[in-house]
Amino acid sequence: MTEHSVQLDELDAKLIELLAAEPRIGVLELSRRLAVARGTVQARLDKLTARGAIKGFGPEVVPALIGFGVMSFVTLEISQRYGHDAVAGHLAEIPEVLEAHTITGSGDILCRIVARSNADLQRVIDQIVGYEGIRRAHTIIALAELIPYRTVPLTKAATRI
Amino acid sequence: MTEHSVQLDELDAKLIELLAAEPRIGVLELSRRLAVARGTVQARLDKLTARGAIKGFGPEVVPALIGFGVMSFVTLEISQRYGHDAVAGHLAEIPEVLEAHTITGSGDILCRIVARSNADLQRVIDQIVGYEGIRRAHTIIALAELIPYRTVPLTKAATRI
DNA sequence: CTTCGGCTGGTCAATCTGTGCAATCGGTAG
DNA sequence: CTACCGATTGCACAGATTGACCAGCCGAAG
Repeated sequence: MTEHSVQLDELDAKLIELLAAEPRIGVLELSRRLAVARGTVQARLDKLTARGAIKGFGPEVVPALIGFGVMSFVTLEISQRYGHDAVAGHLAEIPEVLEAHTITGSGDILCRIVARSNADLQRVIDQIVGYEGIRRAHTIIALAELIPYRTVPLTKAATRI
Repeated sequence: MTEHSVQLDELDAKLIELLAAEPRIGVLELSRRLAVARGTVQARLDKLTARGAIKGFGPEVVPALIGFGVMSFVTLEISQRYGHDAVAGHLAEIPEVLEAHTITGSGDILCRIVARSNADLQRVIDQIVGYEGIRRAHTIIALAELIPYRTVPLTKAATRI
């Protein structure tokens, strides 16, 4: 377990912030904007990615713009004798399931699901509950995105020691 | 809806998949792996980003590894006379709020919140409900991440017409 | 005082990028 | 059938960037 969290300093935060704003700029340009040596930027980025604090620089696909305009959160209640892992394996096979977590409270698993339409969402949910390990699904549809997923404010907050 | 979604073809999907696997490779390397001309890759990427299907290539920060090991989903019930926007503005000021959506069902807003610990989560929630427009918060803590956020399977599914 | 790790500023060859261009291909409209 | 259109290809160029080095500087720790 790499539960060792990294303590970010101000340079790290600015680095991430700049990179988030203009992801395609290179190490050299970053060093210029931050007024530090290029090697320093490289070293910091290497450290952050090596320790896992930065998972990657993958393309952020917007599901709504590739045909999946409906987003929902679905809470699942599972049969205890089927493990979480078995259910997770089933969910992983469904591309519309973007993420899944085990949770506290009334429900066992919370997952994020997208679909092409409300009717299509029904199809996806049917596919999910078709698995015998899942007893019941409770669906919440997201109407509007008030705050899109973000982490920049968090990185700034993380530097206050 | 108003936003016409982009219909991905197989090349787009492979492009995204490759880029997701090795985000730091350049256009030239992509063109070699996909056995197409460099200009084609550039044109495809430009098109995808221009139409918004790819939001960006920002660094994916893992909150758990910069000190925020607790993740939770919080459902908010708001006073009707305060608009969603006012509440959204309040939430946006709290760095631990990673995203927020208006939702159907019993609750008005669902947001994703991280914190340094369970005690720290209490502090964040207090900060949230301290705003008068918010009447009540219902908190669900995520225990384990069964499926980390992903979109690659979705892009593949999006190509099947 | 000495060692150590991090940062700086510089060099080098190799590679990649942005940008044009003409030619080719496939499908479509007339 | 033929002309046209967008997409793709292959190629070229100058300029920028990268990865790899290295010597020197500095503050903190021993």
